[in-house]
Amino acid sequence: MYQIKSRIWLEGEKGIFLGEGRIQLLKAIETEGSLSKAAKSLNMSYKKAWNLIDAINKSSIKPIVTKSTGGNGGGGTLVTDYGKLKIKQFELLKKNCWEFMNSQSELFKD
Amino acid sequence: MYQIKSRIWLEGEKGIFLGEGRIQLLKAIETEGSLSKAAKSLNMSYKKAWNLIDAINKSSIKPIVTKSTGGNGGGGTLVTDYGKLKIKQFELLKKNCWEFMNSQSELFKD
DNA sequence: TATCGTTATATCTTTGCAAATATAACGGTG
DNA sequence: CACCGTTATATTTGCAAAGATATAACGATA
Repeated sequence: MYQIKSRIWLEGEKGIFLGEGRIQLLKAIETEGSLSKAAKSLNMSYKKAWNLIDAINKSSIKPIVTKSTGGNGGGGTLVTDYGKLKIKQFELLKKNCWEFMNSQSELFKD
Repeated sequence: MYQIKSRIWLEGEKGIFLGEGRIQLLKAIETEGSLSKAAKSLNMSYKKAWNLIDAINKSSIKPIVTKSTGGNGGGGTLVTDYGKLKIKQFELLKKNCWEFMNSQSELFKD
């Protein structure tokens, strides 16, 4: 009949912390090792990606990524252990939500 | 720590059917008896309200509202029994979701 | 110290959505 | 048949978010 859809995100005191788009970006950073490459792999402008990471860092209690500029290779961006933990937690939440929403669809059976 | 937030909506084959804003509008129509008054009570432009109702009707299987134009009082808009049922179902879903999200917040305790 | 690819930031342009405005059509009532 | 408040719809305006472009700063390495 009708399909239940949802979108989830986490908010801290200083605004939105993590959402689905930010998680996707963080995962791309994890595999690419740099913010610019991650943005490119997602067909996202570097500026937008930078803004997202900036917002994450400002709303997070601990650092989510470590950025280095200059040096051999130009630098890069790495996801911290804390960041990796948050990614795992968020994906587990998403999975649980998905299962919950499925269980709720019988509400609209008529 | 971080607060889990979510947004839920229902999709049919022809696009979005019901969301939180649309439910709010339908409830205002229920109490006001007209689309223009409902829009005014929500500080929403008539056009936006009309577009929402139009989208609801296009994506719904059965009529959600009945609209009459002209006549004494100018006409009005009424929510059908089917529409009232859907409102109830959606609000129950929302309540269940809220409880579920609360139960999930321990995922992020560290 | 020249090079390189990255992060960082400013500025301008575009574009898509929201809001505002205007006007027509409707039809029961007095 | 004039009036009224509603639904219905087109057009214009405004603005904020997104995108494009350009440029500076960084620092390990050779």
